[in-house]
Amino acid sequence: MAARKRYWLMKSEPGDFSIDDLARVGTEPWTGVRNYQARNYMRQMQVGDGVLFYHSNCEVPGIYGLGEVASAAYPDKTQFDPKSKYHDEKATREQPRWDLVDVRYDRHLARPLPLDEIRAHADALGEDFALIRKGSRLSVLPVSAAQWKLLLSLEKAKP
DNA sequence: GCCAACGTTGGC
DNA sequence: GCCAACGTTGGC
Repeated sequence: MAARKRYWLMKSEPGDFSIDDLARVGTEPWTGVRNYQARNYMRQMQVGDGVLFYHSNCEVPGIYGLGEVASAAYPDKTQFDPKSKYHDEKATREQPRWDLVDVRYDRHLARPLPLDEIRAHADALGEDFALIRKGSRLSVLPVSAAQWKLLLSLEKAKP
């Protein structure tokens, strides 16, 4: 029996990998997460979970599109590759440290949802929303069904 | 187990 | 490019 669908937000630097890139390739292994909390969230993911695709470190940070979790967590092979910038010398194939999931493209948002605007709804989103929690730098974080609904309702609202 | 030093994230 | 906040490392 499948667990209830859950929701997540995943950050990427668009210069590195953007929602347009995801649209082009269709499905992408989410390589390079080297933070234990973010990894642990990916381990909780199930195929079919919803993903908010967030652009960080760019001119207008915000949510740009939607994706879907396309695999259960499995070892990130870049950790074993000495030539990769994500190489982790302490990881072995017998004892991998880093897992990832595949993310499948769903769609672009009708308009990007800038961080500024998301922050304007901080009260409704609640304090457990890690994206706008002070000092939080998590690159993979959970989103509640209510938060998901609220954020997507903004897509159709006037900026 | 403490904590200073260092590296990284990411908004601005 | 700056810098605040955070996570990790490693000496002790």
